[in-house]
Amino acid sequence: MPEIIPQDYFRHEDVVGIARDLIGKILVTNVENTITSAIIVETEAYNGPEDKACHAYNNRLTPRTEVMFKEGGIAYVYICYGIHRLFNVVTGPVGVGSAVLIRGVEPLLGLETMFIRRNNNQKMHNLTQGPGLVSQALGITTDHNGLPLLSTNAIWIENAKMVPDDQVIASARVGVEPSGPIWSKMPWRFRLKGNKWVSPAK
DNA sequence: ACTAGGATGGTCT
DNA sequence: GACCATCCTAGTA
Repeated sequence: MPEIIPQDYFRHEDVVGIARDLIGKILVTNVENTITSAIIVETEAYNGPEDKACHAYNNRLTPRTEVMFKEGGIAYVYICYGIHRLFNVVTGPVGVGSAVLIRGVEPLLGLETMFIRRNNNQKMHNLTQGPGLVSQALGITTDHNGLPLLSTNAIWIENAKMVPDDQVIASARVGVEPSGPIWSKMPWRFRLKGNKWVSPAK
């Protein structure tokens, strides 16, 4: 029996550690009574008020960022470039606006459904590599924003064997150049070495 | 292989 | 009205 990661797990302050730890864990959704699941192979940490690349930088509180300040273990979903939904896991205690962006997953269950949602004719590549595609394939929408990660809420994360450090690459985050040389270079992007489901970005 | 540009809309100044 | 934590297509090679 797979064990669902309890919400407590996401409530400590070390968002970078959580991002690293989530590599290899299983993201599961149950929308319209269909289960889809996938192994998390790429993440990025957004580290609260001090991190200029983080939406909650300087504790900026807006209707959008509100859920980031809630207790860890809930979903933060926002729309990017008007088209894509990006799924994050909120971390930290109440009042700390940090989160982990899920950037790439390796499909596990519900392949048929993912192909349909992605409108992609059985082309395995491009199915779930990239944060926008992850949400498409798993059926994640802004309806999930603010939901606790519980099986009763149709979205949750299951535990899996710890991935050893020599299998994980840490590097700079993607698409955050405007945040300046310091924050854009923090090695807070994690990916599974050699996995073909990580996003194309270098 | 690679690069350039367009799609498309919420959010914030 | 500018700014995006992106992806896809069409062009050239």
